[in-house]
Amino acid sequence: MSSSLKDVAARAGVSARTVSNVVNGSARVAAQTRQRVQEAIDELGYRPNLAARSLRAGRTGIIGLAIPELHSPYFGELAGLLVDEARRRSWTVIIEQTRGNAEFERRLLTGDSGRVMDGLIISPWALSADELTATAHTSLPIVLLGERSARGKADHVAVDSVTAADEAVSHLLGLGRRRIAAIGLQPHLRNGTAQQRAEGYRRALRRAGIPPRPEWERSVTSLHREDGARAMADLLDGDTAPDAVFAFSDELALGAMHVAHLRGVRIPEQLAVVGFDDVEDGRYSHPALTTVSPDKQQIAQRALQCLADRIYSPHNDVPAATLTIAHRLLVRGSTVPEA
Amino acid sequence: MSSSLKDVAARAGVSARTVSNVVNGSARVAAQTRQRVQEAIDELGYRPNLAARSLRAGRTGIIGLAIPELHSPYFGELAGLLVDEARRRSWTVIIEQTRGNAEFERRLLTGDSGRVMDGLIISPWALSADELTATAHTSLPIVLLGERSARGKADHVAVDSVTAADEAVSHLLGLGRRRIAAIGLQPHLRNGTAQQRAEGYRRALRRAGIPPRPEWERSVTSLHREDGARAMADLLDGDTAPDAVFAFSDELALGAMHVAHLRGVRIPEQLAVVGFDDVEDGRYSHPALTTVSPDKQQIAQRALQCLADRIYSPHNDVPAATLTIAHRLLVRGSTVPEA
DNA sequence: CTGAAAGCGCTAACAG
DNA sequence: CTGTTAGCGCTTTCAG
Repeated sequence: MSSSLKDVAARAGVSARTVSNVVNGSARVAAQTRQRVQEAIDELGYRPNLAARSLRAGRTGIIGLAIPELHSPYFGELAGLLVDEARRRSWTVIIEQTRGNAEFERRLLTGDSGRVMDGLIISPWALSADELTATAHTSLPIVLLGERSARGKADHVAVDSVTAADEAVSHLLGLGRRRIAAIGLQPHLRNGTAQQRAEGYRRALRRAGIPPRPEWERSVTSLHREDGARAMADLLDGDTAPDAVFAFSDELALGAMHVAHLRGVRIPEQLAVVGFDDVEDGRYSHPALTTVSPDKQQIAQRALQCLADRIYSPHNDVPAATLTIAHRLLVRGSTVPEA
Repeated sequence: MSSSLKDVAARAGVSARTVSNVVNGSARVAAQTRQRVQEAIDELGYRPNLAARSLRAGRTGIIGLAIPELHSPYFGELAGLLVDEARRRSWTVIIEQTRGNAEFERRLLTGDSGRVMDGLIISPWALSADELTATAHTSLPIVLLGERSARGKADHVAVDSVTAADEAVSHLLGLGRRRIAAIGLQPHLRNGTAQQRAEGYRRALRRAGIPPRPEWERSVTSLHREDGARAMADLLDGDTAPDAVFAFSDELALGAMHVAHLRGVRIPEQLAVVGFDDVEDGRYSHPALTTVSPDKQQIAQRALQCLADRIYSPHNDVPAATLTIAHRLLVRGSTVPEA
């Protein structure tokens, strides 16, 4: 068995209170006493028991991070930044992979996990923000990622996907492309992201006097390369081949480029490709991928700031905030030939 | 405030004991009582407090997963599988990103984190397995990933990197390549992985009667695409250009291919490339990457099995095991032209 | 089958 | 500056 605070107290010949003070540096302790206690701690290899501390304090120092999958480059990068940022604030992070399971997402919010988490950062997939917050365990501070919703008790941190998509498509239009396809619609999901990007896509087309065509809007079941590849193959098999593609994620775009390569379609000459997310793969693909780059560092910082505000507010009475994260279009070889 | 077991007991008109029994299904409870208690639970929205439970049980149901970075495709995929597998065993996972920091790695092992974790799965980076286990807090069950060491109190789960590297290089030799470079040595680290792959590389060369040449062994500081790109550029600037490259990770290989493309080097005709890890990017790169594929699913399952054995063994007296994970060479377009 | 009560390790209010 | 002690919410031994 490992030693407890009491053991240390006994060994140092002081009371538990004093040991606690030394450990937490909470009150002034006589230098001599402090040293004696410290020695006892070292000799016994004493480590405070977090469960006991949490039980008293009502806080665990642990926050949850729920994302669809760790695997994907976008969520991987984001999770990495969030964990670093959490560490900076002395929080430990529990990872929950929802795998796009609606029931699981819902259960996380209702606090079935046994109040281990002081707060939760969740990137919804199957459910809409409203559905999520409706079932939310009221006392659990929540921050929603990549989702925008009007009302709600939770904070929202996201880029303006409509505007960003519009910019991406406008870039293609500016290059003289007219037959612009979209890959990545997800009509079966309610998380809103795909809808918003589709909306921005159509808005840009309409502004240029081009009516959106349903056969150029391709749905996918997930956002992996495989899905992008399949959609691209379908498009190339169609009556009129597109001269540009706007993919709702870099992974989809990379899958699409893969198929284009295999079919001998030259990028960007015959087909210009734009992605979304700015993951590392896109910087090293061939050609490098033009993409919408959300400020991921900012997402991580803001999300944790929101959570901190909520956790440390006495009665969880902080009004719900909606933070829009900066983004910019990075033009690379997949739309404009490299020098 | 949220309700406690006591509140439920009061409301249902029974004792705390009975409520506890209902919640855990531990003892037989009269159907009628059970129902009354269940109603009280639902009405109050009662959730057991994990901190209190842990304090009693001495277990938290949380395990730690420490990896250098979440960001990278290999560790991202592995982490995803490990989290899924942990969930299957009703464990929650805390993620620690060591970022290759030796001090941090050491601190994790000494249990400074406050005994939140019932066990730890760690993929060492800066430290060797022996250094790690030497400082280990004896009572914390530990499983080491991607590392092999003779002695030690912890379990090891890893592929046989020497053999795998040998096979990869032998594949290149079989294709008639003779000027085979290696990218990915890490003389400043002690985690052993790079050394083993270098050893396998040299062994294969020697067997073919080719003396290893130091100028064809390239060191890197990290395993990212950027490092692979830099090393490849250096190699191409050298006196004799290699006709093949064995990279110690897929990321390094992808970075190397990127540079080769930019310089107009044709793959695989002029330069054959083999990676290690079998990450998804390599399946969609252009050309697709030949690579050593470790059975990641197996790594995840075995690692958690080991941890479970150790955690549930009464006195942590399970002898340290070394499990070798299956791997196979996947031949793709980066070494053999696609049909 | 259920109640009463001790105690896990720690913090903090109260006393000295 | 330090000791004593109640109690966080739960499980579990001992009675009944």
